[in-house]
Amino acid sequence: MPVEMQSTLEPRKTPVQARSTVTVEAIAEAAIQVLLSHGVERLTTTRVAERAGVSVGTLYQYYPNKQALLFAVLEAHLDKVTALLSRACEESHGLPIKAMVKHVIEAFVDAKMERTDVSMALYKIAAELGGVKVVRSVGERSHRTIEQMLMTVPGVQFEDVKFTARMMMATMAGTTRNVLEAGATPALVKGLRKHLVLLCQSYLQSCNAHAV
Amino acid sequence: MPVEMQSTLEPRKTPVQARSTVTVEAIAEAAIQVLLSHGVERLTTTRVAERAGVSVGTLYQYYPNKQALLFAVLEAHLDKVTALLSRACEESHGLPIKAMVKHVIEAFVDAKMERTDVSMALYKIAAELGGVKVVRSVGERSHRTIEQMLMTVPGVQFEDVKFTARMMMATMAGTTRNVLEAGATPALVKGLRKHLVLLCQSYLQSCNAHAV
DNA sequence: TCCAAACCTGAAGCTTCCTTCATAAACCTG
DNA sequence: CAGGTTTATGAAGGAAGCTTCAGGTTTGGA
Repeated sequence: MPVEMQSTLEPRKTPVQARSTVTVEAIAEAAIQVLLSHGVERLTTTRVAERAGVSVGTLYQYYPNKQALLFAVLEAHLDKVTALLSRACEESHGLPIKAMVKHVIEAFVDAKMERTDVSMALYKIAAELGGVKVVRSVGERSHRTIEQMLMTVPGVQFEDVKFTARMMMATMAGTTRNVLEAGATPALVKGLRKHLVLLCQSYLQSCNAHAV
Repeated sequence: MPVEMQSTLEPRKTPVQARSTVTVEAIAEAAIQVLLSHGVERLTTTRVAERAGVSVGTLYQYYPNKQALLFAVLEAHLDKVTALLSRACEESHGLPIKAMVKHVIEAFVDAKMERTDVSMALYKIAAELGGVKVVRSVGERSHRTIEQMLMTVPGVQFEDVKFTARMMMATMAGTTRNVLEAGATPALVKGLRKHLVLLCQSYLQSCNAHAV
């Protein structure tokens, strides 16, 4: 039987004054830093608060519990990446397939690489209790977006758009993750940007039911 | 500063009699079950022992600490998958590229899907303290294996074998993971098997420096 | 200036968990 | 079956973490 979620994940109180807004952001940022320097297992609310320069009590004023804090951080990042991906999809509506793929892939890689530290830290949260659920729900939105985009390609008819979109997403996410976990050196990132485009272009080409 | 490993991860005692061999295996299996039903965060040594039908003390007789237990389980699985992958690579030495890819990919997918529960449970461990390290070191072995295999393809010359091998591996791992986390239904697995082959075939083809 | 609301503090309660060890049972060999 | 070895037990020590709350400080408007 899967574990049940914490009862409340909603923020306990929303910032009103400017200082508390700063505090809330500092806490979220601190969570990422602690995640990176100590690992999930040793991420404690006290340590996060300390790193953020506030007391534990303050943390609990805005996040009902530890899990809610982690989820909030995860969700913020996923939302951001998803938004950038969606925008790239819209922008490439009607483009020929090769250009479309290039545009979307590069947008994705850039979004993920903008803050490599955050991306890496979040893989750890995602593996936690229920984290998979969050990832999956955001993933589904992106999935639909890509699927729709693929359907607008002029002169191309895919055999199974749904699955093709899934493979493309999984490939993007998987290879990017691999590079991130290998250290995300500039050389690697550059290689990823180029090869991932090539990879998806050739895949989509060969999935096209219409002749070559 | 990254977290340091536990001092000892080596087994404290190796089974001599038959009953203890059974016990050790039961404990490892129980760890997987608990991981799946309760999540990493709620995996406790007591719970694992209970599930295995032994007392905590027994667990500590063979595993020096909790982390060692988790690592042992992770490593066993990775070794198994790696071995199967290597074998597939050797078997396809000299084959034309399309056949080679098909053989290797299918071996990998089958290895991962043989026990979907284990594969899924281990993603959680891998995210833990140092787990990334274990995965990376095993991954490097596979990387070299695949790289060498790619170099034996008759009539094909890759521009950057090293990176190409990396992309291929990351894609295999990434898409397989995606399907696993989506529930690994027979339909999905079937689709993965087919599309992943197609994906890698077309990618490798387009990486080939020798014309089409 | 004054006050209510917003914000912050951090010691302490409570729970959970890891790990040990003294003791007991099971096994095996001669 | 006797003695030594291997294996199993589980209560309890001790450490660590999550969360609360009673009381203090700061802010911003009237």
